[in-house]
Amino acid sequence: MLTKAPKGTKDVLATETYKWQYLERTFKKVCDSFGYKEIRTPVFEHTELFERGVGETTDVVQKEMYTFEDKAGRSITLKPEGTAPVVRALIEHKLYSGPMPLKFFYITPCYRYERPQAGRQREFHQFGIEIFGSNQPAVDVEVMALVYNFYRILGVEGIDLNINNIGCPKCREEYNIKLREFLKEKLDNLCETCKSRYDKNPMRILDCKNEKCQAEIVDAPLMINHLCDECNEHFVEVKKYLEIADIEYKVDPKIVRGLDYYTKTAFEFISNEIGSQSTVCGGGRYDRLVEELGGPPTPAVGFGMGIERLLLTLENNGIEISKEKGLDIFIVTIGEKADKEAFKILTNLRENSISSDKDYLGRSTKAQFKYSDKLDAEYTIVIGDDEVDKGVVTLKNMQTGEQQEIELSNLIVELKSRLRR
RNA sequence: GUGGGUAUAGCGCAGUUGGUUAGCGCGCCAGAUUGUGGCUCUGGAGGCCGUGGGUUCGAAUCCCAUUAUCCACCCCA
Repeated sequence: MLTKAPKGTKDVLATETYKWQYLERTFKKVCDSFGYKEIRTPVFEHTELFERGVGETTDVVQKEMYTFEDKAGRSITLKPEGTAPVVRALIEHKLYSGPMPLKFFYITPCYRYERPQAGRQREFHQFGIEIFGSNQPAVDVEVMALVYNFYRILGVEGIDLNINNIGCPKCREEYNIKLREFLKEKLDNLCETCKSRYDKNPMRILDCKNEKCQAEIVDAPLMINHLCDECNEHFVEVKKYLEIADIEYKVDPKIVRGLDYYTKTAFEFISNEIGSQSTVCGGGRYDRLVEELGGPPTPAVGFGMGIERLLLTLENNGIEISKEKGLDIFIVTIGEKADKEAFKILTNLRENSISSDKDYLGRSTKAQFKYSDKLDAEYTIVIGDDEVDKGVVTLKNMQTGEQQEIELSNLIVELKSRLRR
């Protein structure tokens, strides 16, 4: 146990951090091109924030949160998602009194107590964005367009966009009544989980993967056919903007987001090649959340994207992220005097931002060269008694094998003109 | 929370119907005439066969339990 990472967590080792760094870099670039600024919120929040924000009846809140008491008896929860904390920060710092709309992106770990499986961990990471202050349909599409662009730049293919409109509190309430009427007599034929959904959130029944349930509900009324005028018009406009942006999509009337705060537009980006956890990105509009948490009425749209799932998608696309370049210089030393000299040179190189290293194990010349090769050094410097006496170093290009003596006093200037980068 | 699979060296695997000192590839270390890497060759280190019990003259191999891990349900990113 002592030497085992907790269930559902993973180390990102030095051999793969470059992939994460590349994704983060690229995501930031895309967000920048859309005018989104980074926001960072704490890893933990008051439990109440998620209970109120995500919804008391949701699975996330009811059984998946990492909740504990701190030493002063406050109930604290590790963030299970990224949106509620951003909304909290918006309200706390009265950011809504600044220029609207407000656009934020974040990169954050999230925590949910679940059984791990392919594409699902207890600690996972999300990219996300939120835009506050506009109820225009174009904003919904801008959010989707950002995701679309991100995938395009990464070269990811085979991801489908599914959209839906899940109504606003007004029309959803009316719809739920109709839906319950329809389901009432079929209730006995539904699976246990669906029965429990009947009171809580009947829309979820439409999303059930159980074949029997699916057969029962083929003729069930759909939310998109019972939208109020406002929601309906919003949906029509969203579709228009998607066409303008030239983004392919499919309407999936069965999409139901599992977090309570969503209204109107809901969308999912799906990859069919990474296992059963196929939602690579999910998001939508949440016009009521800011007000719900005590802020002024503020419409909003956002998404969350699982980084681990994105990585799986890249792998399945056969996309190789190019590795970091190796070391600039490795110094091979022969003898005690040379070793001291090398340490001095090393200091100098590093002051000049030339990445460099030397042997610290007292190895043979040959072994030092091997190590230099492993580190993918561009040049290897050799220093022995000869060099120390003459005040030079031997510089070897590891690709061509050529080597020559360089005056110690010219070393930095020489290297700066030779090093690739 | 429910179901199924797997557990042998740092990593990836083999291990025949239970039978002697548990193997292979990669990696690691060292050498192939002593100040030069990549290729090749040679040698070496490294395993309580996940853990605990049981069956047996004998268990990596069969049985039970336990833990870990993977996959699926559920849920979601």
